[in-house]
Amino acid sequence: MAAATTGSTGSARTSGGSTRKPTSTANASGRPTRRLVIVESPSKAKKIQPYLGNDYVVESSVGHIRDLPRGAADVPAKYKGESWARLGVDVDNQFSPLYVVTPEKRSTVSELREALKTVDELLLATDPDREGEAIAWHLLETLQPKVPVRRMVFHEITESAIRAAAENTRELDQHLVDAQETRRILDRLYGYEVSPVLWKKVMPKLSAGRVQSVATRLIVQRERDRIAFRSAEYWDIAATLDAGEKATPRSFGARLLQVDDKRVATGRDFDSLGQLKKGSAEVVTLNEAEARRLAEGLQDRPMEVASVDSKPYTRKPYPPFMTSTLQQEAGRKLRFSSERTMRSAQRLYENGYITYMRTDSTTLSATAIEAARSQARELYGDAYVADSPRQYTRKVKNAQEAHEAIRPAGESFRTPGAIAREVDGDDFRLYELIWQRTIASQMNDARGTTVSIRIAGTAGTGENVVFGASGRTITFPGFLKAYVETVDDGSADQADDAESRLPELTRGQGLTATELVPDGHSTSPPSRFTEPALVKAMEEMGIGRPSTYASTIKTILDRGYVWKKGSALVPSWVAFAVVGLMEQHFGQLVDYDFTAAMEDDLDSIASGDDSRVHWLSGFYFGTDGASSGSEIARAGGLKKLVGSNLEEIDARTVNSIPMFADAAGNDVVVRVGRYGPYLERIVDGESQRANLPDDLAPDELSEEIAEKLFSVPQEGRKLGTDPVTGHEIVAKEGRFGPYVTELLPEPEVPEGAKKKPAKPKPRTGSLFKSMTVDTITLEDALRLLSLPRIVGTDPDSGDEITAQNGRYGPYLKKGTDSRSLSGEEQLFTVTLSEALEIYKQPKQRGRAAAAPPLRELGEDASTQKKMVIKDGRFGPYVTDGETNASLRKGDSVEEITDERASELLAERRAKAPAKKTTTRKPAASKSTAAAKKTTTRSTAAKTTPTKSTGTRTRKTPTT
DNA sequence: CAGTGAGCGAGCTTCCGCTTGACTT
Repeated sequence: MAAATTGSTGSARTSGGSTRKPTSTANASGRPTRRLVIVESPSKAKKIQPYLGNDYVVESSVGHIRDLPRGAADVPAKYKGESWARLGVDVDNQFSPLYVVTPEKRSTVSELREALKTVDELLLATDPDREGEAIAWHLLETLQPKVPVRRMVFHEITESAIRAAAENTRELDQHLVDAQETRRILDRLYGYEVSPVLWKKVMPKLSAGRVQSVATRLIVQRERDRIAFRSAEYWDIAATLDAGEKATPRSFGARLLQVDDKRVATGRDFDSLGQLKKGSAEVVTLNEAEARRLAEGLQDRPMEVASVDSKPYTRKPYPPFMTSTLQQEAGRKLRFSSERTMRSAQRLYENGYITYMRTDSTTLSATAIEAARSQARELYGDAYVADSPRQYTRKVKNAQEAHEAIRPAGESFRTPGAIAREVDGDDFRLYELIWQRTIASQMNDARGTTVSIRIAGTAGTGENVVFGASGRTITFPGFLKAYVETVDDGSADQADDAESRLPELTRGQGLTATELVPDGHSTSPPSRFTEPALVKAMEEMGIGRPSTYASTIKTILDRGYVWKKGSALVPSWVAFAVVGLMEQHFGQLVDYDFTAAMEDDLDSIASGDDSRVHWLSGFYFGTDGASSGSEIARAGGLKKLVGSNLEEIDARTVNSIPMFADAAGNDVVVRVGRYGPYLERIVDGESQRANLPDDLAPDELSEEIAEKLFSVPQEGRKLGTDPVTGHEIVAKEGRFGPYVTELLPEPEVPEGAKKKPAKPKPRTGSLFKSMTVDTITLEDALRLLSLPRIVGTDPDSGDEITAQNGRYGPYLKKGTDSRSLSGEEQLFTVTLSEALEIYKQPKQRGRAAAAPPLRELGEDASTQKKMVIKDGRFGPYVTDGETNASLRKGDSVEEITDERASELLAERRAKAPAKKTTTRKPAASKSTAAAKKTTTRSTAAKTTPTKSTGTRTRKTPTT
């Protein structure tokens, strides 16, 4: 049984299990039974309504209506204090999820509630898959219908299918709902527990997730392969052979295949690192000299046809589109990004041109098959149409198949020409692609012949050689007439409709080589992922869903894990750091088979063989004994990995990506710093650093480029030369913001000196707030470098007073006594007497206290203290003099009410660490703080049973 | 990645899947 919902008053679990069959009999009031049908998509609702007639009201949920809270702002006040509020899942209490109606769905929900009032029965007709079942359950929980409820399922949107579905309803499948909920909670735990690890160890705002982390890993791994790649050279010989004047074509090309019974290496004999594969002992690799010598030796030698092998060639049409193949082909043929493809497809769908665009099925309905066949017949003739209808059942990993393939809508298809007036641009081109592919899928195989010829000869130097040539002729193009798939590298001669013709030859026939050209090749690195290629890889691995391929790509782009160079996806250095961390410390979570294993486990939950709580317990808390559970469960569970194991993760190591050793043998390392990636190496115990340019792809970082970067002094804008010292002055961005500094000439090493003289430190100075690196003048820079300025001497103490710029802005310094200055210009203008005047004032105790409140409020509800709004370093906050609480998103200084202010203060008080209670072990290291916090919180939750139980009790049996 | 002296209010970031408008310039 699925989770009882937190946040809703315990619902009748049986409401979905009404066994009453819908009838068409009249109800008590004498009118016919009215039914509300809820589907997921508004356009689907519109389409179905006329099929069902006036006794039905068809509405849509517009996808999911509830979800776990995204963050603190979504958590209802009632649960705010709970230890698990951040996760939205009470892990200590049977993993009870807290569901909230998604803010933008509130109006949808109230509309559905209204509609429900007018009917006698509810039919939940969400998609027939795991997510659809869950949406149906959420609708049930949220709407709390008083009328009977049934689950309606259909796989095809035709009148007969819809009517049949309305007559043959079933109960909600709680096991399937459980499987979905398990998936949802797993993803939440993974994402919300692992991401904070990245914030602590790498950079804030990064993210990890079951899908995005594996996608990122794929891209990083490919780049690593490219970095490790060493191009290898191999040679062969390209021959042009003459078959005699009667032959057509008379001459043709052939390539050297064998030398003395050993196969000549081709590209396929090299691995992804560019080196000859192991086990290729039987292969001979020719170098240039050998190839030249052999070509010469073959000059004017007789050749003869050793074999002619002719085979029939047939090629079946490609299956109709599903989301992933549509994105791939639109990417290759139209150069659309995944997002662009989906945006266009959405428009076509909404306007009734195509069927649903988020699908993992290649199935066509019977009417669609008929439409495609009749249109193919019309356009190309009977011979081109397949003898019998073709159904494509190629199973995609983890496919849910809730929808049809993507095809032109309707019972007869409109040709691209027919819609050209209504649709243009991207939409037209995409429709054309879909239309062609659909038509082609019902056409006949392409047929032809492939011929493979071997030609033997002996070189003057004694080697026996074999040349090979192959040809393909297409005698009947079949479906190729309508649609040819584009190959990844864009080469036309690899395409399915490519032809190459050979003359008719017979065994033993003599040939002469008119040309023998030694031909050099070099292996090239595996190419980077493009968007379509990544989508294909994800689909093959079963990670991500049709509705998320495009958004996953967007996510990894947004996080800065990946950037686009043309159409190639290039990983950032941050991605290297994050993937490295994940592989090292969360290996099970980024395993390429993790999702596949999860899907199997979800299947056993869906079938009732496993339970949600049992599975999640293993995942989160680990399992004893190695006999059962997932990899992560055996490793002790996620909680341990993000908790006590955290201190094992060394941030410095994680953020260091070793590259290579330079000529002197020093290791060159890329470091991912707070302010971007930079190179570092240690030379003679001294650290050398260099910024990495943003547009340098990791695989382009060669030793040569590294040396160049090291040799360039830290870039910065050159402002000119200091007339006094002759030093060049530059402005650049630094750790503490923009600053100016001088470039000192290399100190001369005196003859015979044992040690290098100590490097003199260059002068530096932070820019004023009014200045920028791009606009600062040499004059300003020299003024900044002149700081600190000696203002004068305190006549009382004899101490020197200086004016300088610091971390908190401009200030005066006299020994250890300091005073802030009000403006940066004052650094140059303040006089000794003004300075002494300032020193007469007592030291300001905190700027916040000195600043007047932004607004005054009434008394706090609980403490009866006066509340005021103040502006602080972190923005406006409310204080009652004791407790301070920042205003949240949505609160404004002008509009906040006393009630809201009190609420914020109360929340803050509740969160404040208990001051007098425990005196725990001091000096908790930064990395263990999180783990500790969790412990404290869960204890608190247990000691206040009234809060953590109540409406949230669940009946799920524990396994 | 430059290096200089206070004391003070943090809160938020993040996942995967299902669906489309409603916003602003």
